[in-house]
Parts: sequence; structure tokens; C-alpha cells
Amino acid sequence: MKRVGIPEIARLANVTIGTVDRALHGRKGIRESTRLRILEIARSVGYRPNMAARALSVRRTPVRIGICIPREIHYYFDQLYQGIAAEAQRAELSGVEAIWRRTERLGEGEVEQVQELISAEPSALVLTPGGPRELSPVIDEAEGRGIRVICVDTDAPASRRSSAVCVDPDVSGRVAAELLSDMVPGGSQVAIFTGMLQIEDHRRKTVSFREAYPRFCEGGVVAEVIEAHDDEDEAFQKCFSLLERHKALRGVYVNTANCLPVCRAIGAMGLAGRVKLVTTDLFGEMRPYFEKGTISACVYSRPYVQGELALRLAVDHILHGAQLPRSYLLSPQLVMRSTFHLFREMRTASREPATPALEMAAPKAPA
Amino acid sequence: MKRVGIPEIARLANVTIGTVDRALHGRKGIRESTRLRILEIARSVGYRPNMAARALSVRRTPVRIGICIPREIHYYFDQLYQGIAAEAQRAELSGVEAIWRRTERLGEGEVEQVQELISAEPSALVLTPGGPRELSPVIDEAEGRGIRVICVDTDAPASRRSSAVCVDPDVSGRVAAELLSDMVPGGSQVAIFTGMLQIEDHRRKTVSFREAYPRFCEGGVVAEVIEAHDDEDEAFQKCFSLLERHKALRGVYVNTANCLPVCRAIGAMGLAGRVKLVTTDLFGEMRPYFEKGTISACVYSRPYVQGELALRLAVDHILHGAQLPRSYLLSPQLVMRSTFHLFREMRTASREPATPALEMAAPKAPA
DNA sequence: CTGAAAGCGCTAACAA
DNA sequence: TTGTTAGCGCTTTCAG
Repeated sequence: MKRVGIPEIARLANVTIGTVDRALHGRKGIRESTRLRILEIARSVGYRPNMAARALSVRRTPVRIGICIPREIHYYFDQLYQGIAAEAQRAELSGVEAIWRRTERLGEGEVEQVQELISAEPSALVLTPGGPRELSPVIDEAEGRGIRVICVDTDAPASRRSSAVCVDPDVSGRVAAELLSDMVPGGSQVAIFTGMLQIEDHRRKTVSFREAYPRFCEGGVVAEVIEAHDDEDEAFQKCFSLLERHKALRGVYVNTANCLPVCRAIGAMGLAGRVKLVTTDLFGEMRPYFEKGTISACVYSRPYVQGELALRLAVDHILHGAQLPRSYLLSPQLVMRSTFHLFREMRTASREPATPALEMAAPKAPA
Repeated sequence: MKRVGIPEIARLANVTIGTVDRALHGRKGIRESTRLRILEIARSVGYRPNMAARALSVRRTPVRIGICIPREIHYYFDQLYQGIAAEAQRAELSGVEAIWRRTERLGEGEVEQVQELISAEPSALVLTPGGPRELSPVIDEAEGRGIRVICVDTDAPASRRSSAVCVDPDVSGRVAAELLSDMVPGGSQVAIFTGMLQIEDHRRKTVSFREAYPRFCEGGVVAEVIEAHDDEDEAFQKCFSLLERHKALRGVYVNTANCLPVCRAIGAMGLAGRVKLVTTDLFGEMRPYFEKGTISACVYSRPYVQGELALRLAVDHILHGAQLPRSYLLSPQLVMRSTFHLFREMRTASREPATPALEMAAPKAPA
């Protein structure tokens, strides 16, 4: 029951800690017989190494993990940050140090930042490659130097990155199509609001929705795909005129964070709840539209969870030697009126320090 | 950029490490002026404590966490086990030891097991209180001895347990109602399949569904509530005759793991996809019914995540002094045809993982 | 009030 | 082949 360490094993084996160390780690310079004897003793007393002591002792090159992610966009990357930071704090106990570089926007100046990170010689890098084309050579260079690169949220599939934690945009679009088709009658017309189709993420969500919707909804038609360029006024105007143009419209899928103007336009037309709305991001300002039933569901990529997971993969790999999956595909979380209040993203505004949350959860007040 | 420690601060401040320690920790026996001076220096050099060293230095009593959960039921508790075990393995790095006690069934002999765990004097207990009434005094005793008790999956709200990680069954029933009402026309009749209404979890899901469904679906009616006692044949028979009795039935909500016979009955009647089916648990055998569209959605409590979270709360509390929320309410995960393949539960029925290796490889030095 | 010193359990360099 | 010893950065106790 009591925790025994190397000194105790040494005592039991009538040797010194040096010898025990050699035995336990398969080092050279020890007779096979004593090694076996010591190992047997270690096993019989249930020896477990004290990792804190080890970390403290071996700290020649500290374990460092470089992180390069953008600053917030409608809380999205802020959630990603908090997820990574929460996990990084935990890893600190195990002697892991996080080196942060945050870019102003997704992809902006990331090449330079990542190169800086590489020059710090970390054991791993966690990145959101905004411009996979430009970044891929840098990623490959890092991997060439033995730095494991883990992409998070966005991927650089053509690079040699070791792993990627993402929600597949195709799945995101498809499940939105499935949900929406479940909520409208057969043959219904629906529309898509996106940001810019040049953006990989927007394009793929849009394409997979278009492709999946008619399969899920017999006779269903995607009447329009509208680019609103993540501009509030533009989105409102375009949605408003869309709804006037297509009186038969039964559903709208918004695949950017820019859903509020769409909610407002639908509300202004008195169509809240009648035109089914499926959105993509999740943040505090959406609350009233969940409550009123304007938003029927949200297909959310859970950046907080992705961040935790990405850093955890890195740490588990470095410290435990765990294998890195080539990619780690998460299911998006479906958020609805009955559940939105349970998500940390809904506690907006207040810059709370990262709670020890693996998942979104709202601590409720003591009864 | 370089990491400075207490000795370095001591040098800079022309004091010894003892004094720096006093300043940093607000201990008594230090002049206010020197304390401020040291604090200022620490801040300016960006002091971050070395957690490994602290852990090593301060830990006289090893950190143990007792865990008492049932063996698997349709993979559910097996997932819970794996979640806890995965997190426990990680925590091992930080010197946390897990003590396991698994009961044969939920609540069966748990009092004895937990009492045994208490006698091992752990820092925390993670439990699934199957019989909250009998277990509450034991929980209270543990808390009285300073052992933090964290309930997972099921709660013992009347006890003095420090925290509980759960999916609220009311929310589960409510979101099922919301989903189903979104998928059927107004005024639709639906039915509920449950296990036994004496079981708290079944009852609450059933009640909240009944209460919520008419609110979400105008004119909607819960035609029947059927207890199938988690018996396959009984469920099939009852579902079959239900579907014959109510030709107008548009949806079914199954709130136990016993959904397969319902799927079969719906299939046998040629109603797959026409009668919308919302289920509750998630396991490999459900795959074909997701693929065929028999199951429209699954409201899943993610025991794996709950397990990870519960153990993590315990560890973060003990090691980092993080506060324990009185309850941690998770949102259930909505699983659909487009996403079910992304869940670990859909992979082959996994056996218990082997006991962790005796010795971990030493952290390898970066190249 | 402040300094000095002894470990925590482990690794690693050097001695024997 | 084995033993000895010096730390890793921090907490803690005992002197001054």
C-alpha cells in the first residue's frame, strides 16, 4: 500500500540506488542476474516511478511545446486558446512548458511565428495552419528536425504534420443538412449563408451541405448560396431580401459565425421558428435567439475541446510515448434550446479563468 | 525567456531562498518592505513556480484517489471506466494513484466497497452512487474525514458529496422531446419506451419528455409510456403491438439502452424512417440502424467524457487547489447518421485495457 | 525578521 | 560491475 521508491528497492536488494536505476532502465554496466533480481523486487513491491522527481532531475532540456493560434474571432479562437491553456497548465506539473505565439488573424504572419517557435527547439508544435500552402514547408522542416507538429481546428493535410485534431467541415455541413431536412417537410427549399467561398472551411461546409441536403430531404432544394463576407449589415440585407424573394423558404443554414443578422432578419419578418435556422458557431449573443426558438440548432465545433485534445496528444506523446493518430476527427456538438445553457460559451463577456473543464459545463449554484 | 527560479530571485534580491519563499507565499516572519521588493523582482522576471519541484518537495502523503464504479452494462459503464482510467494514467505522471473497486452492478455492494476505499484514506473518491439512500451516510462520513467525494453519472444530491459530474436526466428527456418535435408535424402522436419507472433515471427522463413534448410540438400528444424492463423480447412485442395500435404514431423515444428491439419492430413494420426514433445509449450494434435511418438521433450521455472529467476534477482539486463546482452538468451529445461513425463507442466492443506497464520509458531528450 | 541546511525521488557523472 | 555523490527547484525546520 505504501509507495516505495528506488532507495527502498535498493535496500531490499542490498545494492545502491545507482544499480537499481541501471536495472530499471535497462542501462548497460550491470550483471544480468542482479538486474533480474532487482526487477523482480521492483515488481513485487509494485514500484511506480515518481514522475515529478524524474522531471525535476532530468531537466537538461525542458520539455517545451510551441503553440501558434490566432486571437479571437467571435470567441472561437479564444475558446481554443482556453482549452489549450487549461491543458497546458495541467501539463506544467509534469514539467511541460508552453511557448505561445498568437497571430492577429488566422494565417496572418504565421510563417514567421512558427519559424520563431522552431528556433526555440520545442518537442512539439500545436498550430492552426491558416495558409496551409505557405506553412507546409515550415511544418515539414519542423518534422524534419524531429519536432512533432499537431494541427488543430484547421489542417495542413499535404504537409508531414504528425497529427491533426479537427471537426471535418464535410461532416459539419452534412449533419447540418441532416438536421435541417429532419425539421422541414419533404421538398422544402432552404438556403445557405456563408462567409466567403474562397475560404476552404466555408466552401467545404457549403458544398457538403448542398450535396447532402437533397439526399436527406426528398425533393429538397438548396435555393440559394449567399456569401455575406462576415459583414453584419450585408448579411442582414441579403437575408431580408432572400426571405422576400423566396416565400416558400423553410430553412436556412449559416456556416459562419455571422448568424446574428440572419436571426434578426428572420425575426423582423415574423418568421422566427417557422423558417428553421441551423447555425455553426456558439457565443453569448445567440442566447435570446435560442430562447425564442429562432435558432433551431447549432452545429458546433467545440474549439475548447479541440484545444485540450491537441495539447493532450502532444503531451501524451512526449511524456508517455503515446502514438499520434494521423488525424483525430471529432464529431461536432449539436446545441439546441434545451441544452445551450450548459455550454461554457454561453457565459460570455466575463473573462473567467479557465475552469478545470474537460467539456462545456455550467457549474450550478448550490441548491 | 530563460526560466528563473527561487534561487535566482534570491540572488537578485540579495536575500536567501528562505526569504523569497516567505515572500512568494505570504508567510509570516518577513518585513513588508522586503516582501514587496521580492515580489516586484519575481514579477519582473516572470517567475513561474516549478510544479514538479514543488510536488516533489511538499508531498509527504502520496495522493490516492479511490474509484468505485460498476462493471459494464451494454458498454455504458465500460466507457465510464475507460474514461476514468485514461485520465488516471495521465495523472500518474503527477504522482496520483488510483485505487479501483468495481461492483457487479450499479449499487450492488457499493457500501462495502466504498467503506474499504475510505479505510485506504484516499484524498478523494469517485463514485456512481447506485443507491444514494444507503450510500449517503458513507459519503458523509468520507467528507467528514476530509475525503472529497465526487459523484459521476448518477448523483447523491442529499449527501454532502463535494461535486457531481452528470448529464441531467431532465435535460436528456427535454432535448429528446425537442428533437422529436422538430422532426414530426404539429399534433403528432409519439410514444416513450422506458425500462422501469421505479428507476430514478428512467422516471425523470420520461417525465421531462412528457412535460416538454407538448410544449415543443403544438398539439403533440404522448400517446403511451411503455415499460419494457430492459428485456429484449418484451420490448419487441410491446413495440410491435404499439405500432399496430397507433397507426398515427410519428415518433418513439427510447430512454434506456434497450433500443435494438424497438429498431427491429419498426423495421419489421416497414416504418424505418417514417416513425422517427430517438434513442439514448450508444453502442456498436446500433450501427445498421443509424445507416438505414431507423434511428434519427441519439441523446447520449458520454460516460467516457464524464469519467475523464470526474477524475480530472479530483486531480485538479488536489494538486492545483482548483475549486470543485457543486455540480458539473454536461450537455448530452446528439448523435446522428452523419456523425455516429465518429464515436469511439461505435468501434469494436473493447475489452478492458491491460494494466499499465510497470515502468515507463524515461523522457527522451529532444534532438 | 532572516539565513542556513536538510531533504523530496530521481538521474548522471565519476570513483572504486 | 557496482558504489558514491551532486544536484534538479522547492518547502520546511532550526538557528541566528
